[in-house]
Amino acid sequence: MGRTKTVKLKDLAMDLGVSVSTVSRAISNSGRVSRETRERILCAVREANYTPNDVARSLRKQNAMSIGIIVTDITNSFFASVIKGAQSYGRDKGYSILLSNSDENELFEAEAMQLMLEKQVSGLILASVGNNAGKIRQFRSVGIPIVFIDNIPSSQGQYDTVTTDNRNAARLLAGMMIRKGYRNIGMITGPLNQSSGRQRYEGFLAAMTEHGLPVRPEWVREGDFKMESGIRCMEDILGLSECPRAVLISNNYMAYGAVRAVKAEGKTIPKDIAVAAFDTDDVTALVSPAIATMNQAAEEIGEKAAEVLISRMSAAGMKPAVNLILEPVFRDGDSW
Amino acid sequence: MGRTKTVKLKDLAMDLGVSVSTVSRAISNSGRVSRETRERILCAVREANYTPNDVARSLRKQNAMSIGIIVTDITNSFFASVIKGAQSYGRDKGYSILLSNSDENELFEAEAMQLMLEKQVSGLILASVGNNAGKIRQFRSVGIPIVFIDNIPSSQGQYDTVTTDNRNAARLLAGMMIRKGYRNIGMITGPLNQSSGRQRYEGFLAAMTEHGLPVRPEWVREGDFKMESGIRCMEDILGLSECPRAVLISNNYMAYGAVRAVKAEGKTIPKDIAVAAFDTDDVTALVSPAIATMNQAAEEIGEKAAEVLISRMSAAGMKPAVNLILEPVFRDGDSW
DNA sequence: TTGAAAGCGCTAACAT
DNA sequence: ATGTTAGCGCTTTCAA
Repeated sequence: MGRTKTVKLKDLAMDLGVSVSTVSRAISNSGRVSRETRERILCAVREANYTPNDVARSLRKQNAMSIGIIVTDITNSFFASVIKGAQSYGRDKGYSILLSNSDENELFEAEAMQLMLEKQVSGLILASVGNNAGKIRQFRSVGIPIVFIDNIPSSQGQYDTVTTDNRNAARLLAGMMIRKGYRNIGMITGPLNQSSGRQRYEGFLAAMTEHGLPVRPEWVREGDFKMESGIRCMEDILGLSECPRAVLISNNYMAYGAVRAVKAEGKTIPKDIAVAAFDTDDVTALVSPAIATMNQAAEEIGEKAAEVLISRMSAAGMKPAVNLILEPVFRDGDSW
Repeated sequence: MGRTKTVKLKDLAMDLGVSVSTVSRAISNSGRVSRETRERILCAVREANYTPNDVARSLRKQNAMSIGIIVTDITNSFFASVIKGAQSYGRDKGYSILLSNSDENELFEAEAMQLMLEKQVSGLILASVGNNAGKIRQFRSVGIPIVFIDNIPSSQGQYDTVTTDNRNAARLLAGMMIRKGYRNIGMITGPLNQSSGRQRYEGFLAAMTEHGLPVRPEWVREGDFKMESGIRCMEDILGLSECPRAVLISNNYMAYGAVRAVKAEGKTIPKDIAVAAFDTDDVTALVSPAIATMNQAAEEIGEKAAEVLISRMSAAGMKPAVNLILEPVFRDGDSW
């Protein structure tokens, strides 16, 4: 299947007996072209099924009009929704989406960033697994803006970010748990070197402190946001001689794992142990027990990230970093 | 944040006192370059943090090394997995992914295809909502291959496809239902003008016929693959004076809706009515009841689609169309 | 209002 | 083994 010859500006120009630049102007609707010739040109364009070569245009204009998105796992419904939001906003503004999955792998992430650089993306939306300061600097040095989501770099205020107020979300959720009467509360945290993991842990601590409740170290386990670690952490907790009555769980996958571990022990939620979690958004509405959850506004995060990115790209001077913080959406359940 | 000057081939060449072509050859490791100068060049490349401009390269080589993917809804875990598979295979082969969401909208799909054309993608993986024969022809005429997944065009054998054997999957699933003792069986089908919807319906018919069971038209409802239609169809069925004892449901969202409708009526699955479905793959393992399901091998479909695409792109002559058919994966449940 | 021509950054003949 | 040069298809000064 050899590439057939495609019609280009030059062909149209020759056919019509005008110059390429005139055809170009007519098509892009810029510069002055007489009504008459414009119509003649546009007609020929349609007739010939002319398709502009956007890579040539990108090269010439030094702008590929594309947004790179790197997430750790597109299969995670949170990220899928983020992408959906970004794609939808970007499309309206004429941007296309270059997608990469890092598989939670720092090397893959660095490679993906390199790819984005080479493809000359106009901007990048990055859910980083961390430790790519070098590549991040490289983006800055060539002037390609990055908007961070989910896990954000530690040097706050330096970067554009669109996130949930994780600390407060956790504080609220733990507060609700306490107000329900639970006193002996544990937590399965995410990695404490990732912002979302750490902030949710801090929110939990804040709520406990505010209510004068002690935090028992053996009731706090650090997971890695994956299902397996949720299972393991919950098993550890259930194996203690003295168990917490309720556990806060830092993300969806760990929550599923933890709930399964509880069931596997023959215990019941919330009778034996109560749980609440983050992002256990349930499209099926059939997960049982329905897990009380603070859901991030995923699609909105995607939209806003694209919006911040695009406005950053068209920003003339040095604007201060934008740190957008979206409200989580609480959804009650019968898991507590 | 103005674009800073980036270093290009010419800069490197001047710094090193060699020609651009030599630098190019050294970098792409093609053509002869003396060991010595190559090392000097590669060293300078590293030092200067040189990043090749891939859009220039794409223009020159007339190949963007990118795969377009258009799906109807990236938020559907089936498509998310397809994308993951395609991305992962493509990355290994040096291809990047240009993603578009059509939102099950024919117009958006056509626009996305136009975008892919303009971006000069090397090939396209398409989960079509249908009726874009014109655009499909346009791809063919410029020689950009398409691999169809999920919903495939009616003119069989004409196109490369990677699909599940939907007809047989449905036949098997219905057969299992029958063997469990159910006789009065209904179905909530997908759109019958989409291949996956139609084929699953045909498989159901085949199984019923093979076992000498009648198909009662009022027990068969055509949905649109969305949750709402699952609810509505199941409500209709439950409202009949005589209900089926079991219902086959053509996809995941409709199944969730249908199960919710059953519950809303105060009825129990499978005691009052049994169900089995497609693609109700459950990462949480907490959906209750666990729905017996034929899951498509989504990630593999993505990988294979990318593989077929890439081999098609490098195929010299006219190879016959590839129609890859993958086996579904049955997962039992307690919904029947 | 239109055309001629330069050039975006790179690769690949072709020449040396 | 290296350099020269001609484009890839487009946009955009600049001139007419």
